[in-house]
Amino acid sequence: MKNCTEKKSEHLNCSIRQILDRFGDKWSILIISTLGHVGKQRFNELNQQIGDISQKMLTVTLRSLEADGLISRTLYPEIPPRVEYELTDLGRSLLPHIEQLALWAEQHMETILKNREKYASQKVS
Amino acid sequence: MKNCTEKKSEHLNCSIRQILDRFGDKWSILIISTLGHVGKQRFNELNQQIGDISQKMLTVTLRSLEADGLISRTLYPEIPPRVEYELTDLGRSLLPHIEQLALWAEQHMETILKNREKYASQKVS
DNA sequence: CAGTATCCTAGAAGATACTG
DNA sequence: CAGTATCTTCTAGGATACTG
Repeated sequence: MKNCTEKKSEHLNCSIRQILDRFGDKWSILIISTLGHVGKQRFNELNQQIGDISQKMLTVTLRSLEADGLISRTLYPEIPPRVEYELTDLGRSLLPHIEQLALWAEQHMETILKNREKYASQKVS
Repeated sequence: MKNCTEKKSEHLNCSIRQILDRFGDKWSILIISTLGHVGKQRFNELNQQIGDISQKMLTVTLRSLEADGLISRTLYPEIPPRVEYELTDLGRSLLPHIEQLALWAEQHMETILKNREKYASQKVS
């Protein structure tokens, strides 16, 4: 890993590396975005909402998001137990940027896929 | 993978999955951002600029970005050969959003790291 | 219900050597 | 210089079974 203090000019690169480190995994962004739309939600509700996440990864990702203060976890000590997850203010502050990226995807992903096909077919010839 | 056409309400989730699929790897975003700042750049220059990327991953990532039309590759058939990489308009259109995320990281990453420490120390007790 | 605890695997990424 | 071509490693993530 590059030493991020070496040059002023690398501050941006360094921030990007931090973003990738934190949110470059498979589920963090998706969970934040989901909680952003539906608001408060229980473990199994999230599980179903996302659909193709394993129980393990849901647990692991929720824990790490909680550890970083991006979501809050509230346990209601009933039987059976109820646990509700919710974005914190910090987590919510990330939402607009995620939505910007999603919007960019909506606008450009079709072009990208077409480019990709064209490139692949050129490779053949 | 979820079927992204099943519900209107899942369009956003779906776009986010596309973003993660395309840019969730280790180097794409970093290369785009680097080319965004320095402009046109040669293979070995990029290699040095980034510092800790392997030759293989630089090649692989540049190829996939080129295939998707996010960067352009210009070969000058000299000896020794010279190759220059540059963002396309499509690639450049992504820059502001990357910078927004980087800015968010600059503003909040310290808090996140502190939260993480606090959480870890609570775990011990 | 909301998780742990294990085991296991695919594939992303790295190291190294070679080349037009 | 700007790459291939192999081989290897590593770990994120998944599958499954169990539990307070």
